[in-house]
Amino acid sequence: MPELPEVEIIRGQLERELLGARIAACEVALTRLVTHPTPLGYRRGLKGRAIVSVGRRGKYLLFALDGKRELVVHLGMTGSLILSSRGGARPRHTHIVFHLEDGRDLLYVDPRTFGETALLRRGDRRPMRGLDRMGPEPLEDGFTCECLASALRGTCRVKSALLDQSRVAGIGNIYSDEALHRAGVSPLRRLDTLSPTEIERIHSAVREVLREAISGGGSSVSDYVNLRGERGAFQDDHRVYRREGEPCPACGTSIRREVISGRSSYFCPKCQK
DNA sequence: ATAGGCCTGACG
DNA sequence: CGTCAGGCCTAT
Repeated sequence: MPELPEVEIIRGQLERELLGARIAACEVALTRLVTHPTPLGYRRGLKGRAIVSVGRRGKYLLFALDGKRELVVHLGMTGSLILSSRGGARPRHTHIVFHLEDGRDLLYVDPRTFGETALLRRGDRRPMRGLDRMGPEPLEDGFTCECLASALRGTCRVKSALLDQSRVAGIGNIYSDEALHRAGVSPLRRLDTLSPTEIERIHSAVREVLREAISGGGSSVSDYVNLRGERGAFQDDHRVYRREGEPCPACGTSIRREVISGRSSYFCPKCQK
């Protein structure tokens, strides 16, 4: 569900609300979602730990805890984190509850249960392979055009490459389509046919659309809500995503849908070559 | 590179 | 009923 912008919004809210808070206890109703260590070790390891910082890597949330531990949360397709007061309503599909010492609860809610959470020793991310192999952060200052060019080596379709978290972190199905439309590049293009100019355009487009999405509160296509349970507004600014048959906002041509790497892809056949 | 699987829910 | 869904892993 959430891609980089949505996770970044939640991260900022978590940081503002939870810095210094201490976890009193943790309830795990669906143990499948805890992938490291064992669910028991997870609960025991979290008990009494204070939150020192809240970070993000790609689509992963990273809570640095005292005692040299790191709590990692990936929201999968439909996961959300909701902050509620003690005894507040438990939404349907609440699978994990982090009870804080100040009486608030942090709820992990996830209907499709594609998410994952783990408790790691700080500095050792090997138990989470996706996190361990994460590509560069596209919004960092160091993410230059040359960085993107080297991430886009090979021969696969550019859309598949942008979805590959080991090439670039945090981009999913929505923002890959939106970025490629802004860049005027077809999602079907092979990497080895992209000119330096096109790579520059993709570079700017990716950073631009991710920043705008964060400002717009993220995309709530179906499930996404922030820490306070509020929906985003950026779905209204999508130019192609899930707009098959609608006119391209740039040229009026009908938006086309095609399946690439098993994912629906939306693009303008005229603007995107 | 592609299909299938993991799950539940919304919609036609 | 079938189709589709913001992610990611595995097996072919």
